Amino acid sequence: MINIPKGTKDVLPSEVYKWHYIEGEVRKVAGLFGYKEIRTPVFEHTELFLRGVGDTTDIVNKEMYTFLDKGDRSITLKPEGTAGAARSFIENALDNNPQPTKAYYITPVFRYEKPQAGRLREHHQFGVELYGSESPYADAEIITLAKSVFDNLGVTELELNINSIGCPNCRKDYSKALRDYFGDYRDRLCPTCLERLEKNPLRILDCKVEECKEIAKGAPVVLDYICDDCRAHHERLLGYLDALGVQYKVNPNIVRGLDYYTRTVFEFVSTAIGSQGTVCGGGRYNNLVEQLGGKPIPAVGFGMGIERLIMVLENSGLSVGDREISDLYVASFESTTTEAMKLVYSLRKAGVKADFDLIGRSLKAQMKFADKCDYPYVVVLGEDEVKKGVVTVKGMKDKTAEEVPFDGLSAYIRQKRK
RNA sequence: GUGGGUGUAGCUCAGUUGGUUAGAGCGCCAGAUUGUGGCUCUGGAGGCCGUGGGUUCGACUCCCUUCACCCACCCCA
Repeated sequence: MINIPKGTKDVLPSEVYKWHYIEGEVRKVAGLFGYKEIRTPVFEHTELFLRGVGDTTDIVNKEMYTFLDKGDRSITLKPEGTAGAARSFIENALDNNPQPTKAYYITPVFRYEKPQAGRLREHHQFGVELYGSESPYADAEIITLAKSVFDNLGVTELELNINSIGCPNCRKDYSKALRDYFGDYRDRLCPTCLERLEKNPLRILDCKVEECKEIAKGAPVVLDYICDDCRAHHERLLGYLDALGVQYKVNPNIVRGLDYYTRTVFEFVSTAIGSQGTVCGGGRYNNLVEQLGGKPIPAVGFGMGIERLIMVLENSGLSVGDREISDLYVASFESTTTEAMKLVYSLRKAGVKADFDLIGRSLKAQMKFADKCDYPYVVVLGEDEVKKGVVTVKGMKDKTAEEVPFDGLSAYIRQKRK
């Protein structure tokens, strides 16, 4: 037997309704906010991610699905959605359209990671991108969009953490301040943090080791080091969130793992789904488009994990949508199956989800089948019914029985459906 | 990449100090007289007991190997 590759999941017919539900809800919200879908390839030139996401990040360093195609081009399965969208924005010169540009995507993403709860090698993300606005109104809109998705789904337990990591200029000063501070604690920091001290001291703030956390409490805070413009941006954003009644927590420890972020970074975190609690992460990336060879166009956006979102809904006892069930089952006999087929096809043509027996089962077995599959209505089509052109519609739940002529059947079912 | 846990039927799991034909519940299929579901009853299909090796007269059970899955770290959605 050949089994599914590590870290991937089948979405089975019996559960696909959950994905349809989430996808429908996020499309609705994105549409209300004026975002249109953008579809970019599942694979891109590796170079895109090296330059976009950043070649010092874990994602690019050790988690990419990279291979040479038959033309010896280095190709990578997209590990996130932002870089591809930005590439498309530049390549199609979307900045020539009236600005800003608002786009959203729903896409699989791939990372070669060791799977655990809430972490897969292939998962799906809903993401939005807003190009061309430097204003904190744009940051607020993006955060509000994510919040609206959660609100519409009934999710209340999520905590919004928000921070500013400044621009490349102020970050330099801050990194230096951190190195100076943590440098004094070299003998107490954990081994990974010692590495971080050299490579990216920001990350030490995120360490889960008690000792490091303790030390980090006294560390210089980003918000004290960012430049006046970055600070003003940050404060205006918080003001807008207050104005909109969006609850948040300023958390100076959130440090996102993608290099393109500038100023605003945020995450929506759940405690309901295990240790991988980030359901949505995003922020501002003012230099990404330029870094990828476009004009200096600022952008904001986020990525939301669909599988994690479903986990949150299920673990919180919230709806994950409704199972897709049909309207009517037409049970038949060997002598009337052809008539059943004709009736069913005419019903389908009229917009009724109808089925009939395809495997030659007894009437009793067909009834059992209809019951197990939750058909709300069943008709038995025997020779008498064919002769009269009338069937008795049986309501499976409420045990009703009503006579309905063939040509009134679709109208009858549609009316019952409400 | 580093740790911990678990692998017996489609699913959830039993399986006695190693003993011969490997079990239950649920699910699936078929019946319980002739054209009717849910309850009940009967029968059936379906397992090289994750893989390879070792110890033994004999292994689901003990030892080693390997693989897979789960959880945690790292990092992220």
